[in-house]
Amino acid sequence: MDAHDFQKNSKSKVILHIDGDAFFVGVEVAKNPKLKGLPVVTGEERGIVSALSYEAKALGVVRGMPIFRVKKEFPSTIILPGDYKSYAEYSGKMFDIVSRYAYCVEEYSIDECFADITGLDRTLKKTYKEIAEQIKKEINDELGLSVSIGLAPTKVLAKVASNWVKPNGLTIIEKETASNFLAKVPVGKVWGIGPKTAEVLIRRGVETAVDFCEKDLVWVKQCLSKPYEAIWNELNGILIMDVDTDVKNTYSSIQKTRTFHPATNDKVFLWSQISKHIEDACRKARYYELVPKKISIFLKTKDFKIVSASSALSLPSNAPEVTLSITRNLFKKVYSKDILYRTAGVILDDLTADFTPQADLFGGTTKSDKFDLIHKQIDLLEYKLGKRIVHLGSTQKALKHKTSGTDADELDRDLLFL
DNA sequence: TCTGGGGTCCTAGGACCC
DNA sequence: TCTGGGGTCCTAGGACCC
Repeated sequence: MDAHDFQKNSKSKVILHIDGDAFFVGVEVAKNPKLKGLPVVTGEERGIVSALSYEAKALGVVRGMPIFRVKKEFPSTIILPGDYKSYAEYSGKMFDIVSRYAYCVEEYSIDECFADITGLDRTLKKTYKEIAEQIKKEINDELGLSVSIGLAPTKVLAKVASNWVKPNGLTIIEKETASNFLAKVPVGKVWGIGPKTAEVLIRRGVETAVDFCEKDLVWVKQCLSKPYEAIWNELNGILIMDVDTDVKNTYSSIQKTRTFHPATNDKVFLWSQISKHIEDACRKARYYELVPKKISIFLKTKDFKIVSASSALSLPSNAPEVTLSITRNLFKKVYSKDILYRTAGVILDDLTADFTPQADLFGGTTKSDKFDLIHKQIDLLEYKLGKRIVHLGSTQKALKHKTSGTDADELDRDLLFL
């Protein structure tokens, strides 16, 4: 690398990170301003708190708290069901506002985005801080949403920055002054460093983000796995993680999971759960026109141990009938009658585009082709009449209500014997 | 407070092949 | 016949994120 390259590469970028403050609740308040200033939570339909207003937090409500406890212990709290359509709508509008300024925006999650705004100061003849303030103001004025913004030379530092002051914060971290901030950040609070790794680091005397920065790269490589090298670099102001503007419109895996209480070793019940999950996951895969090359199932024991088994599919398919015998074998591998389980789940993995031919119903040559085509018909039927008009016999036990109507019963029987 | 559901990426070890 | 080393695929599990 010559001097010119070095100069080019060492030129600092400016990364902006925007984080919605209590986003779901923020949207609820925007929709209904009467809620402003009140303790509000969402997640009623799930039975646990998914988002909470700062007023609810001040009362003592926490994320993940069961709704019945909120009702009992904090009766003044307003409890709302999630309205994901609105959240997605507001999310889109928020990203649109950011895109007025930055052409390089990464929609990281429903309430967060990164943007590379390097050079925008010259183009707009404003400081980066003024640009961030303006974005914040527009999101505030136009959507009624409060956000916290971080500005820094890397994504990891921008995350630290947006977290620094919340809600409604705007924090700038420059390479030269980063250590002032990082000295006050516990290492486990850094984006990408979770409780397990934090424990390892603390045991080795690394307690803050700045302690971590001060270790050399050789040490990091020796003690930790690959992703942590990137985090180390980013904390030191060296940009490794690019702002990724690709819009996500597909999946590499689809999973369906359900926890039940009490934990159980009821084989028939557990298998019916798996069977239902396979059907639901396959339905979603068909919706996105994907087929899995691999199927995994897992059970979580009463004490949170996960046992799993997986199998590569010689013939990828998103028809549950085709994969059910493989799934049954996986279940037999994983299940033990002496253990109580609290969760059952299914993962369709290594998803690729579905190239099932659009032949007529009886044109297919292989058995799986026929199932694929039958499912196209069933999906259409279910779209018209509602979900799970037709399902596998093994799923029956997992459903609370029996399907009704003679037509549906007819199909049900047919499928049972296929 | 005993902890939901849906994702992504990484690694270690064994099997198998050349 | 015995031996070594490397590449690649598969499976199980771990860790992290929102």
